[in-house]
Amino acid sequence: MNTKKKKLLEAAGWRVGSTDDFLSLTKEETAYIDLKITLSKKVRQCRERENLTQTQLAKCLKSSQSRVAKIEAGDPSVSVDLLIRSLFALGVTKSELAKMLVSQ
Amino acid sequence: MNTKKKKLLEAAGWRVGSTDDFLSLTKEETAYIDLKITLSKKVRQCRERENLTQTQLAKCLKSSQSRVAKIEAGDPSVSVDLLIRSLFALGVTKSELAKMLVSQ
DNA sequence: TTGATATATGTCATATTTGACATATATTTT
DNA sequence: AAAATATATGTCAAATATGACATATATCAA
Repeated sequence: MNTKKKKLLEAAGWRVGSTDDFLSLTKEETAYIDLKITLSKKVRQCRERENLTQTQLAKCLKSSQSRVAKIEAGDPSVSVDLLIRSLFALGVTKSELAKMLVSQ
Repeated sequence: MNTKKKKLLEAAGWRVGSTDDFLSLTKEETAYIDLKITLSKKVRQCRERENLTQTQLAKCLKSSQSRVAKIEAGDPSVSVDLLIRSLFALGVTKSELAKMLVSQ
């Protein structure tokens, strides 16, 4: 829903930094986008920590390298489901996931 | 993916209680289902705390009463995306969400 | 530089998720 | 009890997410 706004937000520059009150997003929309950005960054962090290539992670996920690239780019076509399943595939636990949400 | 296993797990009785190591689910699958169950319970909790009916919450979400029922039932057709957006719609913050993941 | 390997981006057919509807069943109120 | 209200369940067309592919662009070693 409202992918246009998300696409705008995810345009260059808005991947980093905060996304507070922009383009008249509601609080929920902001929280949701913020969450996706947080999780996508964590996927990259975890993958690099494990010294895996995108292709290798894709294999674990039964997905493709291009989708992993999109996961890490916070692409609007990527669901929170896939982000979280990626983290679980990288060995992240529920409590570690919880910590990820609050760390910066 | 693998909705059959999920459906089985979500059959009567498995909504409550733990879901450890059952039906040869991988760790990731278990963690994912466990997360969904946790979140669905929290949606109901939060909605009731706010004294909203499913119909009222549905309106906030621009969804329908029947979908809210499914959200709270942990129905396999409900994504983590929708669960989390429901919580945000109920005013839950990112850090509160984090706490929800660890509280039992 | 060249070749090799890794990551990014665009597209698309298929799969999954969605709101909506009908309707069944609880639960509460009178 | 009946009526009113709330929740549950099944179905389905439309919307969205997905893996896969082609290919562009980095990054790095020789």
